[in-house]
Amino acid sequence: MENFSKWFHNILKKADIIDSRYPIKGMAIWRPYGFKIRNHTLELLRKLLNRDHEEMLFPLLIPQEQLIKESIHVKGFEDEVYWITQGGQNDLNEKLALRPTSETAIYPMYSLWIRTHMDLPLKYYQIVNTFRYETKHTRPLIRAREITTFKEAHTAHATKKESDKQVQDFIKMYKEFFNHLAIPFLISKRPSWDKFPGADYTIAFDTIMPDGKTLQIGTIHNLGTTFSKTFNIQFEDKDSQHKYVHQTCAGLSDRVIAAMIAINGDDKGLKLPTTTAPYQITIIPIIFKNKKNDILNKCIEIKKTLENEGLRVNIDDRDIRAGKKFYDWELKGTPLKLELGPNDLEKQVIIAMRRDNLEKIELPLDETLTHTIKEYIDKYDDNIAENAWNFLENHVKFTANKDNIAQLIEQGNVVAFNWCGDEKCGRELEEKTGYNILGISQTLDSQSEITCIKHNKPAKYIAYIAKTY
RNA sequence: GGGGCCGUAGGGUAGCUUGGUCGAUCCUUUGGGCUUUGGGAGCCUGAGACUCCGGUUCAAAUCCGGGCGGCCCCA
Repeated sequence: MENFSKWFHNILKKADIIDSRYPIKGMAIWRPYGFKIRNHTLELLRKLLNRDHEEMLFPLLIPQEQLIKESIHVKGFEDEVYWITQGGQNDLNEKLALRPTSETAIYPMYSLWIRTHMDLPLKYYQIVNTFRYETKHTRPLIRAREITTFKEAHTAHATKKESDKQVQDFIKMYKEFFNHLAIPFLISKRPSWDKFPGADYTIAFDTIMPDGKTLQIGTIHNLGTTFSKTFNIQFEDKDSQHKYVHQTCAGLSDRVIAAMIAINGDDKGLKLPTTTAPYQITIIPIIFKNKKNDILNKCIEIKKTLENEGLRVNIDDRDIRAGKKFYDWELKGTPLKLELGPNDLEKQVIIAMRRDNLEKIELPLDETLTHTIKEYIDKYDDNIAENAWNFLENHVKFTANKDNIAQLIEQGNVVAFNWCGDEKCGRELEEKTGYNILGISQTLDSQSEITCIKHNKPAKYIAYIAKTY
């Protein structure tokens, strides 16, 4: 993967995931194969969220007055908002925004829905598209003007303590989610100047892309009472006092899929985890004229057996040479290929090949097959996840010397360093180096005598700095 | 915000400097046919492009101006 940017653009197209030739900048099409990957990803996400959240759906449009009500928040988005100003030939009385995110759409309704402490905690989410007029270089899935897949959860709680707990719960859930997708991650608390506009604090998940740049793949915000005060979301507590709710929100986007594809890809194409692969197993019949029906029938029989065990299986019976099919499914990232030809049928075996190691292995065609195959794809999942984590861990380098930062980052690493946590210090560090502080990963022992990388003040944290997307 | 580069079939390209040989090259893609099928087969026969508008000229893919679109670098 010499040039990641090129590779990524290419794979999206060649594997039939995204077609970015739609004639509006920053807006692209999910093709059926990609759409299946997306659906499986969402299926998993919904499964995890539905444990203690409920799904809902808000309108796409937000009235101007409502959008600009929370001033800190709107400042973060005002340059990126698409506006609808006309209906047919008529100018609208009030401009309508295409949601860049939905806090200002949702919270006025929360203020109607939440009356008493009995209504809390309230945990809803939606999965929608959002629009941001990006002025930087757009890239499919990574920086788009239409984010087609935006999961936003919005919770409300009686106390700060509960909202902090909710943030921790989201962290746990995200970890589980990313583990299922074979995406390794770094968790950090964003610096004060880079938190979500209007939030008390932001916890972010970043991953390291093959080119060494980090990609933010998930965020969790504790909103405190900023929005509840702006939108007047109050509840009557047990003591009959009216109090503002403490809120959190948490977002995931198309970038999750970008990361899954990029991190688990290689020069041959995709290596999808079995959680999201449209087909977990692809059967390739080796068809000779005289044996055609025997072979196809056996393939169909195997497919049915495996499907009964809940596996997603397809047969590639196109009338082309087998070699072409192997390349195609390696490109598209099917975890396990099964190959069945006349010789195998005679020997009562089938040839299996994992996408990660590309070794061909003969498996007996008997009642043990399903079990063996399940073991195989479990090993495959473990292996791609392990490789992904190794890559990430090998690309986080600690340094105590600020002069090393640039070199380490240019070599494709994220740099961990001791930091005092001071905003002025952090911003100077960013300006001087040209890189971004992702955030704080760890708090140091207050007794320690470690000093900040930049000056002699005591260090309070270990933080990350990196080149970011 | 500042600077640079580039627009030729679905994708990647040659041609542009020095206008005519372009009825536009090659690879890939793709329809039909034969033959094949255990790692991208072969043969036959089709399909498919000069970003748009204007100018210069006997003649423009090629030169000039503008629009639109894309890419890269820096802030």
